[in-house]
Amino acid sequence: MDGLTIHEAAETTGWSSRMLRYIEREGLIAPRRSASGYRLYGPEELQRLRTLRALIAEHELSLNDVGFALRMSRDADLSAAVRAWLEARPRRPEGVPASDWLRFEQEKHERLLGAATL
Amino acid sequence: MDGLTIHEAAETTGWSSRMLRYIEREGLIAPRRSASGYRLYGPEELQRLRTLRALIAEHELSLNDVGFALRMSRDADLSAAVRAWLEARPRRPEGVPASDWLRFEQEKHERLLGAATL
DNA sequence: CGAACCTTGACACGACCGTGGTAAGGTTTG
DNA sequence: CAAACCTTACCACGGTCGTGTCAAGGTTCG
Repeated sequence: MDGLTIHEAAETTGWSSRMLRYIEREGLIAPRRSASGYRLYGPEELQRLRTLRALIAEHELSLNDVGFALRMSRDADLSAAVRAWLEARPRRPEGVPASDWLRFEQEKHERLLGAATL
Repeated sequence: MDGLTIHEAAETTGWSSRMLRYIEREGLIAPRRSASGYRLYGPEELQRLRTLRALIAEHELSLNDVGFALRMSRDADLSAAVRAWLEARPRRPEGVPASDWLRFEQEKHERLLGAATL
């Protein structure tokens, strides 16, 4: 049975075993299972757990934030919609009346919503 | 004094005035102020508030999620670090020993952390 | 076999999110 | 001037996040 058990993985990564289960439920890192259902952490998972820890600490993120980033990276629709909203900043080009520009922005938003290209 | 006051903006966007202040504190939409400090919502802000509402509803997001997306869009370091973590999936090429691949991945992670290009 | 693990599920708890309300005071307007 | 707004600053409350612990039962191993 190769791979570390959850408590061993917890020790070498700095997470608690409780948090390893939580991280798995959040969809971030899911180790394979032994025949009897034990979690088995391989080197990849261990490394990923350590870098996750560093990422969250260095940028003051929450697990939720990382979960959301993961969701965006896998859902092109979502990603495009968020990007569309962020890009519709209140910076309109010179010489364009506000009402025209607004309609343009709105149509852009809808175009981006329709086009599911990441 | 052109621009809608907070209650008028609330009525036409579907948010409550309470939430408009909250959204502003989250850094998402900050209307300009009158000389005496009243919030004045222009057409751009109103449109943005409506699309924000739609975005959150359609994709079941939280304001936090959108705030995080905004943060990523403005912090190239953060964005690169998150991307680096997401891309380090446990899919290593064939024929590469796990240890070598792990070191490679780790170095890639550090390279990406260093290069602050969105 | 028995100790020391593992599993899932539950209760708990502080902290923060989303949201409403209220209070004390300034501004706008009929 | 008085009504009806606006401001910030608090209190409150249910919900979720992050985390620990405990219970009941299965697995591994010396």
